[in-house]
Amino acid sequence: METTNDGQVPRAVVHRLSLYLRELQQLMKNGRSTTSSTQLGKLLGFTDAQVRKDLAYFGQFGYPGIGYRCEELLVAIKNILGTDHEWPVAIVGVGNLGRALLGYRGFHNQGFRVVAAFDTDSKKVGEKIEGILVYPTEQISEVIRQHRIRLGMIAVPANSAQIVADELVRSGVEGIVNFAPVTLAHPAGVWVERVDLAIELEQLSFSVVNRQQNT
Amino acid sequence: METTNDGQVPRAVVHRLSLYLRELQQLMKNGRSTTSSTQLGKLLGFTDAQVRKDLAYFGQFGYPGIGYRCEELLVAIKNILGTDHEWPVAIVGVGNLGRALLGYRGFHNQGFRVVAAFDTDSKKVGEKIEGILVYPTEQISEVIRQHRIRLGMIAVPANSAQIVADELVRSGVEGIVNFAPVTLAHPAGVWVERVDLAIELEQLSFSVVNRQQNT
DNA sequence: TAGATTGTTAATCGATTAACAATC
DNA sequence: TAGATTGTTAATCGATTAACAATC
Repeated sequence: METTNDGQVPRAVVHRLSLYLRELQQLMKNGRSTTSSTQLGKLLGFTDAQVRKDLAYFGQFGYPGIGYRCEELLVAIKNILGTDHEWPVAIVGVGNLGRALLGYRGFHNQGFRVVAAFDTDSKKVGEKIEGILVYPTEQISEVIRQHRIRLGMIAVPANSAQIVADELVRSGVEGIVNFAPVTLAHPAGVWVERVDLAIELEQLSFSVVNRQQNT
Repeated sequence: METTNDGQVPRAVVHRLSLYLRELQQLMKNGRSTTSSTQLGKLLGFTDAQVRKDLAYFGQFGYPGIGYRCEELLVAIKNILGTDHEWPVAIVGVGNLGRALLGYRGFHNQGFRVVAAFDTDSKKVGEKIEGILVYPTEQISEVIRQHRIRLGMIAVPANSAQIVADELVRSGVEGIVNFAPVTLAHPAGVWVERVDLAIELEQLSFSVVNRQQNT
């Protein structure tokens, strides 16, 4: 019996699911056809118990005495994460970072396709970058609906991020990756993942300065 | 009395410290001179108790009945994070993403300065991007030592990320932000922050598909 | 003063790990 | 068979929240 969590899967578990997926893809690339909770745990620095517990939230995927079939577990995880079919994605902000995201191969490998980009700069509007047309921000709603886009990425300056987020939400976007270093307000039913590049370095700075004994 | 953690500050706490710092910067930009655990909590979606508990790991920064002086708390957090002085940083890999990182203003704002870039591509070597010279990867060790660089960012393809990481570590780098979608092996005493852009989208995909009731 | 807010202790809640029967 | 490994329960560990005296 569960406690209070009530079928809610912890964020941390879902995040590790993505990591398991990456390791499985790697293992398969290396020609491995089966793996085990011990192996996955070793690769990622988790205990074997944690790997099994995480997977147990979603079902039974292994074979006692054998382990997990890579292909099978990989497909199962993609199903859980929802990346068994391709997601069209929009990018708002075609500066340095936005351009890099437009050209990032890793998205397509994992089931995401950037289909539209937006910018306020009239010099950029109309341009095709990596084969993707840049629309004016005024057309966000129209284009998002046309393409049935449910996921967006924000790569605009901090001071316009909230306005862009509001517009994306109004247009029906349900998930946002926010690269601007601000906290976005958003309604329930919309999810935001914040990626703050400077924070990553800050975390390292702290670790180095405070020389912790953990890895 | 502490339990077993023994003065070790949880990662999550340090991460929230960075978020408090961002909010303080924002508040000050808006002309606020004091704040409170309640206000910080509301802005970030935490409880007031959590804010106070987090700060308590590092000392006493507030005034009962008053709250926190923004400027003062900001300086204190920068001290804790180690960003009270500037850190020189290296970037390996000058593809789409590497270039974007070279031009990212957010680093300098937070106390980081990219001082060197590396790439294997002889067409890129010697080029100056955003005022930063691109060196051949063979010179990683030499340049890193010259500039006393302790933090690096890896923006190379997945299959060469480990080799680059090893070389950075050999050169004395103590902290790495890894943008390649692979798990890096590394010795204790070296810290790695993994940023996997596709994983961010995967997490959103999961949330949208599984329509959780939390925010 | 009354109201606001801190720092901190104790209580609660949740997540990780250990252990083991069942299975191949 | 003996060895390996799962899924799951119970025990442990750690993190969050509630509560409140002290303070301004």
